[in-house]
Amino acid sequence: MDNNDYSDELYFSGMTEKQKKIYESALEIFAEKGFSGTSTGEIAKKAGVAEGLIFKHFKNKKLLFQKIAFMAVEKTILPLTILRTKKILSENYTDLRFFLNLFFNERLDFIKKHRTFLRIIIQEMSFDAELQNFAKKQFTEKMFPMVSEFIKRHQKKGVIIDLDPSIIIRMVMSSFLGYSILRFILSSDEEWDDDMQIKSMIDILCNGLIKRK
Amino acid sequence: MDNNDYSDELYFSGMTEKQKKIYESALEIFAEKGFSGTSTGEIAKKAGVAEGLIFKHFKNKKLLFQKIAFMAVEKTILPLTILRTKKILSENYTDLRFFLNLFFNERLDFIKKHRTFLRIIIQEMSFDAELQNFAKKQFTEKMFPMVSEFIKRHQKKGVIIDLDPSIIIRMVMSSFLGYSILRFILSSDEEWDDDMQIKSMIDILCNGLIKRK
Amino acid sequence: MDNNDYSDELYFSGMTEKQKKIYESALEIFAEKGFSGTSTGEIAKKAGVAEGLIFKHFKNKKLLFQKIAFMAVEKTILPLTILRTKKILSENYTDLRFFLNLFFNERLDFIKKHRTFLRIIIQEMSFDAELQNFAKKQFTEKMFPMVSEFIKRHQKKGVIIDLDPSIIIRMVMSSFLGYSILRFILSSDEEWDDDMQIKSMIDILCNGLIKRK
Amino acid sequence: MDNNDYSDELYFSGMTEKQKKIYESALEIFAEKGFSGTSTGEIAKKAGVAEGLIFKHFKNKKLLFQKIAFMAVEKTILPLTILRTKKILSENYTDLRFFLNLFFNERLDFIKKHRTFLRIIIQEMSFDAELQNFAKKQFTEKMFPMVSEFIKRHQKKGVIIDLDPSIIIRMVMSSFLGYSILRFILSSDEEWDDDMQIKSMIDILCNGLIKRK
DNA sequence: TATGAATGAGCATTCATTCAT
DNA sequence: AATGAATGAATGCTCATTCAT
Repeated sequence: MDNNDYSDELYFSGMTEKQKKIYESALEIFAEKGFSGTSTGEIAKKAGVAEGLIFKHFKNKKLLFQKIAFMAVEKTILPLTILRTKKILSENYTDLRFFLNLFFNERLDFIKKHRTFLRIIIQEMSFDAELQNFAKKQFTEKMFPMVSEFIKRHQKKGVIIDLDPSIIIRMVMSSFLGYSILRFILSSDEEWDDDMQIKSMIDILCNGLIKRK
Repeated sequence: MDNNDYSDELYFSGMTEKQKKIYESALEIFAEKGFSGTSTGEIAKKAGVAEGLIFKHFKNKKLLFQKIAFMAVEKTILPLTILRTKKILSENYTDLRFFLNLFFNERLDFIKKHRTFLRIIIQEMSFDAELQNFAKKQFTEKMFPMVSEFIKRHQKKGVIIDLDPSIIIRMVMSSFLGYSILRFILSSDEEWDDDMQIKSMIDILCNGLIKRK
Repeated sequence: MDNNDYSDELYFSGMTEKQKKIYESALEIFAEKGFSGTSTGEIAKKAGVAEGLIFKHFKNKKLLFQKIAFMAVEKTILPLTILRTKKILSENYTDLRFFLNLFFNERLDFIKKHRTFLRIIIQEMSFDAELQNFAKKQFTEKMFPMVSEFIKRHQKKGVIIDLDPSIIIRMVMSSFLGYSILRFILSSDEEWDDDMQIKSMIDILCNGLIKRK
Repeated sequence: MDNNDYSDELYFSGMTEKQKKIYESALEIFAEKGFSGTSTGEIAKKAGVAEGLIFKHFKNKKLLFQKIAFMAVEKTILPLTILRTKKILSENYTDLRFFLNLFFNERLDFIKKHRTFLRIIIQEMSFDAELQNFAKKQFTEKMFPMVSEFIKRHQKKGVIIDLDPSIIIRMVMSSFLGYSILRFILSSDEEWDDDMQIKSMIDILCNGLIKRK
């Protein structure tokens, strides 16, 4: 994973040079080949360390993978998503369409950048209840209240239809998740007009969510 | 995968008793543990046959898996989906809301029934371009024209907004796919009020897709 | 092995069509890949029969191979060699150089034709004492007396030096065997001027074996 | 292969104790049973190591065999042959008969000592072009010039007949190779009077190669 | 901290052979 | 005579993990 939009140093504090190398190499190979498709030997080779060192530092392969997955979710995916969301929502002039537009485009860029790794995260999540719960908890505690409050505010203004915010959020998330999966995981290398597609999707969503007079 | 709603005999014609046993055992274990989590030894044991027989009949593990995945997509998932869709669309009184309602509910039941296996189909698809293309082709050739025509008919009647049918279809599919993934793959055993959720989702979609006077 | 210079029917008498097919296919594949490099499955496939049939007819793989090796030695290599030798020796005007010339050239042609198979025979012989003894016995009983008598006759005439005929025979055979091995087994596809080489070899041998006045 | 006449340490430098054990065990079993007749399990058992270690050190069975074969040819067979040949040829009083006598006897002793292993080297060579070329190259570059020069020297003195040295060398080698094969590979445990046989063979060769006045 | 030799269980796959039909 | 399904032992090889240094 590249580090254009966040600083790595934070998460690597306390790691030796070699430990970092292991972490980074493992991240790349896991992303490309999945958990069971990756061997510790390959990781060690890529990292330029002795295979035994992996086990000194990360106990075993599963834990290495989980540490990477958790750290990716905890330190990168969620904070960035939350941070950006907070920023977008904090603007006074932000309405639903504006929010969805920025959110979808930004998150899609993020997915574009990290897609191989995200694929692994999703797959791992579908087997790993702990990672699931962690992500859900983070979302529920940090993302949900923020967005929910935004929706409620606009509902009070009579702009958004009167549905339970959680339902609206789930609808928006579902659309985005489904779109991303069709877009990236299934149709990996398609020519695809994202701008138009997202605009249409948002049009329909806004059409469905915004109150008429 | 159970066989409540279709007949197995067709696909198993020409298979020995033991061959069928291998197929079925493999299906179950693959569904539970994924491709690389499953060993041929385990399959053989469950099927009650010598391990070598697997290779006599299916050449190798990958081909066994692919045969199962393809047959599931080709003989079960797609035909049933297409058949049901055709039936729903053929009714004269069918409008968008009615269609979405039946479609979402039925397909969700289908997913409920076969969820473990579908999970590995999706995962496999994300790595296997051949399976991907096969599914895309089937969809494009068999599902798309049918639904597209339905949409166009209703657009002519002035009921559905004037967007390219392919965009409308993708929007609907994305919502359903995203919902299903949140519902089953991530939140595997949640208490979850499907009826209400689906109803809301359809409300929003219809709101967004149906023309106002 | 082709059958330009002998008739197959003799050895195949009593064999069914499929049995013959197995025999021929096995011969070819053994010749190409050696004993343990050849699988009964491959033989069956090439012969166009069920694998089980091989074992009905030839009991097991080892016996199939041995039958082929023995039959090749017994029915083809030795009879032909003996027949040709007898014919060459029977001519009144035959002297040592003439004999060596015809013998070396003819046997070399034979080797050229059957080289892959002969390779197997030699390899098998080095492990299979029974085949060894069989070949030695055949040679001692049928080839040796004939050639020995020819040598003795010429020694009496004062043409060939007075060494035990068995030693002379062994010298000649060694030269030919060594030459053939260098020629075919090691230098498989070399450009190589056989006529000149053989002529030189015979020159030296005759030089060494023919008495001077 | 025993190590009476050369020092092992040189070739085993950098090898672990266990690695050496694998090498030695493999050498013995390969020599006895040939390449495909030998299993890695058997090697590991004899060497007293875990089977996996073989693959850590030698990558795979084929490479293990080749390393042994190459090392045998490169470090043992050729150097010894070349060394002895050089020594014999360097003596001023050396004539053809003297050279052949020492060479044949010494090389025959060498073959006697290592015959099981040499058998598989020859057999492997007939399938393995790389090993073939390696041996040929070594011979052409190191043995041939030395002997060729010796022959030319004696030809100038008018002692050896005027044939292309390469032909003379091939004749001598063929005789020796053919003799060795008849002697050891085919007639494995015969009573056999080597001294007399070799003397006769050399007599005939010298007779054929030495010029008369 | 770091190495790399060593382990041993596990894996997919092959193969000669048997047997019911 | 012929088939081909079925066997089960064996094989080469991989891999996560341990341990002495």
